[in-house]
Amino acid sequence: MKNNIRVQRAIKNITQAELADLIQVSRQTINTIESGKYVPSTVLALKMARVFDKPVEEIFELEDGD
Amino acid sequence: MKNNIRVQRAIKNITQAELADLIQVSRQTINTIESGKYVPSTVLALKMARVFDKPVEEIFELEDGD
DNA sequence: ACTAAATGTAAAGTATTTTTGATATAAATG
DNA sequence: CATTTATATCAAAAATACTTTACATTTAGT
Repeated sequence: MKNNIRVQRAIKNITQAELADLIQVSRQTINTIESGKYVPSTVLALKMARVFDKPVEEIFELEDGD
Repeated sequence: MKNNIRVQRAIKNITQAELADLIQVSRQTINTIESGKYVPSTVLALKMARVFDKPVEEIFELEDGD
């Protein structure tokens, strides 16, 4: 699973902390997801997609290992 | 989080066991997700979306509580 | 260079997801 | 009806997601 949350944040020009607030998780959760340390739940993925106004598939992408 | 996995399975005419095989999880995992007992990871959501050839948003939907 | 804001990281704990195995019920088919 | 196939459920363990607190590092602006 890779993601381009950093890019999407850049487009919207919001910080990790702001995104965390918007989807009601801790800042560290955003940070660790963003840096690929773990895969978020579908609820978080949908919330991010909603914030960024992009389909989930455009933010999260399956990789070979998955 | 609600989902319409059962409907999507019906459209493709596959069993829980077959879907489980296709996305490499146990049959129980499909069953419990399908019956709303828990929220799957984004990896599972993306895999299902791929199997059903539908965007994640069309299979999983956020609810008020989420 | 100094400062403040943003990001990275770590440890410890809680909560949730997923698996496995077993069993039960329901639905479909001969 | 009897048998097979599909779905539901349960309990316990393993794995993973998420929180909190706290501190270190990087980045950007002045």
